[in-house]
Amino acid sequence: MSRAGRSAGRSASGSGQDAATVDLSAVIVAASPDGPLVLLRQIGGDLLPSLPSGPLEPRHRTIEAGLRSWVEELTGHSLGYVEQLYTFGDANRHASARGQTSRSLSIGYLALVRETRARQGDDIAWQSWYRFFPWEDMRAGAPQVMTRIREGIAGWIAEAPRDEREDRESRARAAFGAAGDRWNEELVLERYELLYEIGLVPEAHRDGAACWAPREAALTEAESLYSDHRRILATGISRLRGKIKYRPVVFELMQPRFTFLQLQRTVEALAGVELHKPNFRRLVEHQGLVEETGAVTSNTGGRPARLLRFRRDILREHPGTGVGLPPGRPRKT
Amino acid sequence: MSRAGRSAGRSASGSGQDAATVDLSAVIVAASPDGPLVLLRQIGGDLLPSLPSGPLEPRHRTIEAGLRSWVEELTGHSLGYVEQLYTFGDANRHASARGQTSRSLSIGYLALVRETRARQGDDIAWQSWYRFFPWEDMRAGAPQVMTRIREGIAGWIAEAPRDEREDRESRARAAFGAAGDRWNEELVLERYELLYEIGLVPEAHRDGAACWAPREAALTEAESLYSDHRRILATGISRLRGKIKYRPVVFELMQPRFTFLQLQRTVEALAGVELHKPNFRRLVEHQGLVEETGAVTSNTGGRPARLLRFRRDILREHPGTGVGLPPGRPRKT
DNA sequence: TCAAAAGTGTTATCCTTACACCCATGT
DNA sequence: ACATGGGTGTAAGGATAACACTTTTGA
Repeated sequence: MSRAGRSAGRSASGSGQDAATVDLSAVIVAASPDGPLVLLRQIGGDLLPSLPSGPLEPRHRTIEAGLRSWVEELTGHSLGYVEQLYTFGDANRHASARGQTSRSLSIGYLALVRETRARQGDDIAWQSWYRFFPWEDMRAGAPQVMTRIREGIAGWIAEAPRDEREDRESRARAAFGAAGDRWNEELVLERYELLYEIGLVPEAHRDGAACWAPREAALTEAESLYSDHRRILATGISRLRGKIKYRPVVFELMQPRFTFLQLQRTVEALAGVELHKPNFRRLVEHQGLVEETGAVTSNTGGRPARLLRFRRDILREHPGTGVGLPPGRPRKT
Repeated sequence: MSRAGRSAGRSASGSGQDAATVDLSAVIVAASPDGPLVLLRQIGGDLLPSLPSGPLEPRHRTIEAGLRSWVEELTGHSLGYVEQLYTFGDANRHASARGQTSRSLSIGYLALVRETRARQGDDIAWQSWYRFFPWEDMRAGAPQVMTRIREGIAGWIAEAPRDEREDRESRARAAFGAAGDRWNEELVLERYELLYEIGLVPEAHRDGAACWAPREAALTEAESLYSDHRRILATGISRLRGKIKYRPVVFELMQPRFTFLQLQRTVEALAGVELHKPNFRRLVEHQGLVEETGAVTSNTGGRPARLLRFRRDILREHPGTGVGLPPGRPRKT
């Protein structure tokens, strides 16, 4: 093989590229006193709720610009932080898509917004994401649904063929944690995929996947979403939960001025775990992420609290400690 | 707006979805004693080297399966670890794509392989990735090219309009580090994008971007790649450098048995920094990632070393410490 | 014998996690 | 007065990052 097949493009087989249908899906997140919110369309009615989706129009210079454009039109206010999540394109994304020659792709984005007021109604509303992932909210300890999940998992392990048993055990332990383990709030996608595989989630049956649990065993405590949107949402939550640990993205969800406890409650809502107040305070102080405004607020229910603001000038770096690489070799100069 | 415009799809504007040309691009990485390698096509000749790209065929159930299929056909051996990187689709991806109605997208993947022998020739070869990013190799201290880069950056800052000056300064400091700062090896993409924006990289001029430096000022010490492939490669390197810190992916590049120093050299090659031997050793030991095989090797140039193997059973979790969230509130039971 | 790499010991420092405790306000 | 949240002190244990040093081979 010489240079043939290169001129037309960069395709390995020389067979050219395929046309595909592409849209954008957005996990748009806001924080409220009550919990983490995500924007969904078509609440109520006989169809399942779906993430806002829009077309990928060639007139925008970047994909992200296209996303911002239609989301801002849809919600009526501008997006803050935006990041690409993942491109979803399994052939069974859409039950109806099988047999098509052209694949249907969806580029998922995560967006954080401060406002939650605009454009309610219009077929669109904010929902707590824990409606769709009740097992991800461990703030008040393990929720009800967890016992049903653990039962399901136990059955799936018990009825495993001999040689798959250990594998299933360790996968379950990795995702949901064993007795003494600390809950790892980042593994949202892993947990969802395990439940999907076991068949505890209705999408698995909808997609016609072969799974252990019968359709009736699917968890009723959790609501489903259109197509693979629950998977996309899980990806978004995972990414956000990971990111708040090493980048100051929470502040994209906060009002301009806030108290330590408000900040803590927001982080807790996103992470789905409760935190230790004094240590949270010191961690944030220590990182130099906030500064005092001088003002205080008495809407606290207790002693008045100082109002803080995010130090925007910190965005320069904050490398995030990133475990794993030991110190560099000291270089004699 | 009621439920209209929903039946046909999930498009916000109801205008339907756009067809786009989609292909897959792969950053295929291997490690050698000499450094980190990436697989490139069309070395030599008058065209720039490019990452292997292939079509997205509808017959594969997942995008990843499609990728594996053509890469394995191309290289003649199977891929180990594979992960999706990013979907690239700026309108100026392809200089020739402007004015088209259909956008050209590329879904970038990172793949790690152990073998480097198969299918050399055939228009395809392994290259050290530092040919394209010489400034990313800090193993022997700051390389030559760094002084040219710092000069360029200094000029760009000096000639900034009053109100942009501080911004430019802090962006440069974030990407390349100030005097006393530790080099942050993860910021490969940020550094590339800064160089692109300044115009120190020929792609910027090829794409017709408006930038500070003239075309002749572009760095000659670094080689360019076809289209936006240097950006895709930068994304891959960034991702890999981040990942080795909290997931045991290095072992996907190692032979089945290896010594501590071989492992260290591989990590160093990827991260582009030198590490402190005794501490690296203890870190790896401490994490329980490896076990002794009992064998030793004398191909060391010094005292024989014990041969290790990766403990595959560790893949269960290793949460990765993830800095940032203080401990959970102790829950009284 | 010496260079080169393998390996061990030890220490100061910082960060993490947990405990206990006091302060200021509204009802 | 007491509940609620705001805010401080401190100490044990572990991880990090640096230092110095011994051991075992081949040339």
